[in-house]
Amino acid sequence: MLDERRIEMLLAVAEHGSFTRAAAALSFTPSAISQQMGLLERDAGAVLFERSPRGVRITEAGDALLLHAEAIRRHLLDARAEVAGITKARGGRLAFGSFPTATATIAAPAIATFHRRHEEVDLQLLDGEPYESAARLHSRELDLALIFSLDNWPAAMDYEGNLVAREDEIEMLPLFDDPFLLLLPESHRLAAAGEEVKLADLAEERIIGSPVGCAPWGMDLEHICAEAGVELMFQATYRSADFQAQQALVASGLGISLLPRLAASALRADVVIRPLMNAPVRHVALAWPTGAYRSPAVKSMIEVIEAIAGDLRFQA
Amino acid sequence: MLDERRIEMLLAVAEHGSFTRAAAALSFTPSAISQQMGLLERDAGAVLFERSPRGVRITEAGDALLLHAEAIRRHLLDARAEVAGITKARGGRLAFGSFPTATATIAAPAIATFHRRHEEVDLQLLDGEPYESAARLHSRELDLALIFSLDNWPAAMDYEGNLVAREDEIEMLPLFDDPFLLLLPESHRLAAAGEEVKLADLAEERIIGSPVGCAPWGMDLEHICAEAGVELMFQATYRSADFQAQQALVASGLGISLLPRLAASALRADVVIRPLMNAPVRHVALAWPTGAYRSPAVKSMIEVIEAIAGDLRFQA
DNA sequence: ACATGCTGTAAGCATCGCTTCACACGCCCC
DNA sequence: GGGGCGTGTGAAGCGATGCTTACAGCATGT
Repeated sequence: MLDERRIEMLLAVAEHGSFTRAAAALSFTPSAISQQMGLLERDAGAVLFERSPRGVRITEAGDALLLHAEAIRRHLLDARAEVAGITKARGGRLAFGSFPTATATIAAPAIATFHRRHEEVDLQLLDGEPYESAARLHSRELDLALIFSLDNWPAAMDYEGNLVAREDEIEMLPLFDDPFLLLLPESHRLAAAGEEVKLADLAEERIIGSPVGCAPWGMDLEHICAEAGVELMFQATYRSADFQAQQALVASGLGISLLPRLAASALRADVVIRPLMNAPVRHVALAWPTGAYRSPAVKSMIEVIEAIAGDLRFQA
Repeated sequence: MLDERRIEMLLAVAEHGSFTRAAAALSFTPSAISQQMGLLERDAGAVLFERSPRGVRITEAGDALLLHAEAIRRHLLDARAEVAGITKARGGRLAFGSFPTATATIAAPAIATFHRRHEEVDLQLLDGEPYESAARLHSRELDLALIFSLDNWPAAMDYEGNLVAREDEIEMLPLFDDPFLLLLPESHRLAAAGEEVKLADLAEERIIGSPVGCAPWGMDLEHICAEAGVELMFQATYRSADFQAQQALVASGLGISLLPRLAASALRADVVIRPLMNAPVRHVALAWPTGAYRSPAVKSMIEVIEAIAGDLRFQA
């Protein structure tokens, strides 16, 4: 029972909620899935699925089995990577995750450096929000990822508040804190150099944020500022997760915006950035699955990124 | 790769250090083992064994695979038990471990009570030293075990100082402390009721302990007493791990002994026991594998034993 | 009432994995 | 030095496993 093939089948069935769709996803016939899942039920001595004319639903017993199937799948992937790492000592595959603003400033130069050092490693970059990367680390789709967390927002929490991985399943190495900066049109009253701007100074301003549910900066900045006792007026109509678009909106005088320093590399000429006192920060970190084997490639990439992050921190 | 069958084969090969002996242990032909391990090596893309005319030695890569194989095996066992527990809700199997002195006073009445309540459960008792039970919990040979630790001696440490399980792999529920009592011949100067005996009063006495390496009381009492600043004279010639034998030696006037209170249920007429001030104690606890599914049978047994242990503590 | 989409069963065929038998190799003892 | 005795390995054969194809049963929705 719980052969490697059955594990894949069980996971596919759980994901798609139907033998037929699982079969399609795995390039099998529905009959094969039905037979294997039937045998699995016989071996386990329990009903694992509630059959219905529109698919199947996992029972409690099936769900218990599913959790172990996922764990075993992780062990199999780890075992393979580990053995490959031991024998080849170098080379192999490195799947690396990053989030958009870090991809430009950290991941890109890191990949360039890493590739120069280890041409033989098959390097793969997968961009995504931190919680997506966290889920992919947990499922071993990624070996290493750049992520960030906010003070009240763990990296493994998606934008609806669900945790995609337990805290002890992801190990993290803090790199630096990335503060939010103020993005202003050049003619703005706060744009003139002078005293540092406080969060409370923005109470009258209209803030252009991200669409709720798209990225945490819009939604979560509201929370952070609310906790700091400041109620910001977020623009309801003009929202965008794209920094270029946000800059355009700001330049047009439709409001001001907060943007992470990492995103402030490519600025338009008609906007200015100003630091903010006690600004909220994104805690940028490197993450990998707890307990997983760290191949030489992973260790090397960690060193490369630590060096780049050190330079960034020094500039700040 | 790492099919359930291959896992058993790999574990057997690692245990016996030979394809042939592993085959004998699993009732296979050596050829079957050789073929499967060959395929495993091909799948893993690495040499897992160093062949020699007297058997095989696991390589580093093989050892890495072995660790994952053990973990997967645990998941499979847990998954089975969990599913069985969910569907049957009651019944199934309960493998219970105990150490000798607790078997008589706790495990026996607990088993009697449990059996009355759950006739349908296939209950199994496996006596052994705490570190043996700890190892069996870790490998899922046991579901639950009575164990004890000393102040400087974890339950999972064998009598040569090796840990058979990491601390976080075994979860423990402390039950009570079992103090060592003084066992004296009836004519002994300390046998008369009077002031409580102190450890220091025994400095002149000849102590009859257990053979070193057999049980912790002999060896570890020396350490405990040495740390308390008392150097006891352990009898070199007369040593036994059997309490009846120890009593006979004591009754014959060859020395005195320390015995756990749990072992003091069946005393000869010509010996007496006396309490000891600041006596060393065995911390008796219930243990089960961390993270494993606790079936209704296990939970019920925990309750039964807690009740019995509560009575024992009350008597003390 | 029919079509659709799902699961489940039966028959056929390829593959997998065991056993048996045979062999090559290193070690030890005579 | 040669013959046991141990080891791991390979080829042939046979049964079991697991896929495909084809078809049946059943609920739903048009």
